[in-house]
Amino acid sequence: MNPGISQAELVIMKLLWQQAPRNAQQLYEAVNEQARDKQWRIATVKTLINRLLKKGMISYKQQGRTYLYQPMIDKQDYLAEQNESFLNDLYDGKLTAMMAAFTSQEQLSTDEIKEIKQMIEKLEDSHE
Amino acid sequence: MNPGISQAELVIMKLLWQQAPRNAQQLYEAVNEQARDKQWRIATVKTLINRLLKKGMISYKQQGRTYLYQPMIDKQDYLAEQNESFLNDLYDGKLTAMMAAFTSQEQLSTDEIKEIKQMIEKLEDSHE
DNA sequence: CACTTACGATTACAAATGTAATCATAGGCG
DNA sequence: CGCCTATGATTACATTTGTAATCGTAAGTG
Repeated sequence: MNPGISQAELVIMKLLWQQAPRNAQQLYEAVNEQARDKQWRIATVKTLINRLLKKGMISYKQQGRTYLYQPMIDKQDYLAEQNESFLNDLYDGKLTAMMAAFTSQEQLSTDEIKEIKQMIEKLEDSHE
Repeated sequence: MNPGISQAELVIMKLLWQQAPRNAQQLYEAVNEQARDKQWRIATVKTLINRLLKKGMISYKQQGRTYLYQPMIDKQDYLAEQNESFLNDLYDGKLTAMMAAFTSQEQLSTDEIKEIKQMIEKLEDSHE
């Protein structure tokens, strides 16, 4: 029903969530600076910007002869939705199964493990 | 580069991971039995099957006049890849950030919390 | 043996996506 | 004041995806 944000569009959104407002040129530079492999032409960046505008994901305000863009949707909200879909699609909504997969799959430092443990313990407390 | 498995195709893959081999008719019935909202025509199921075949995600063996399909890729492997992309795309690879989001977002029963805690403790042990 | 059927194979077609190039136009430069 | 130029707008186009319908054929039915 709603087209949502595509992978390529997400790159732009993430930059805007990180810092906004920015204009097309700045976004173009930012994309190519994080230059791992992704090298988009300015035209491509503008297409993505326009699609995001059309989808209502970002808005702009005019600044002189250029536009400054900013996110219209909240990053946390977006992440929450994606989390939900991911969990449901791949793990039938079973968080413990997902957790198990991730923890066995990723390398965790002692500190990270401790951090997660504290998170769980806090949950445990507030839960009861 | 590699098209990967689309959302719709994933439904078929999941059924085959659950139980294989199955023929098109059985898959068709299985899809429509889990009938939440998804009601595909047999033609649609066959299209998805053919795309998965073309992508090398499944194979078939002939049984009389029909084909029996089975997964060619391992579920665990697939999940591991998806986990990785999800974590990188949405949380810059930071598992603790992702964990925090999920644990605060989902309702967890006391038992589930306990289960996760044990998981972490086991990690803690084996880690050092 | 002609006829219906049940399958896989082929074809269809709009929307979304990746990746741009080209157009039109308002401003600055000479 | 005419011309280049930067910028948003429009157009392009191949692939992928969702969602099927139709075709061709082998197998069972009368």
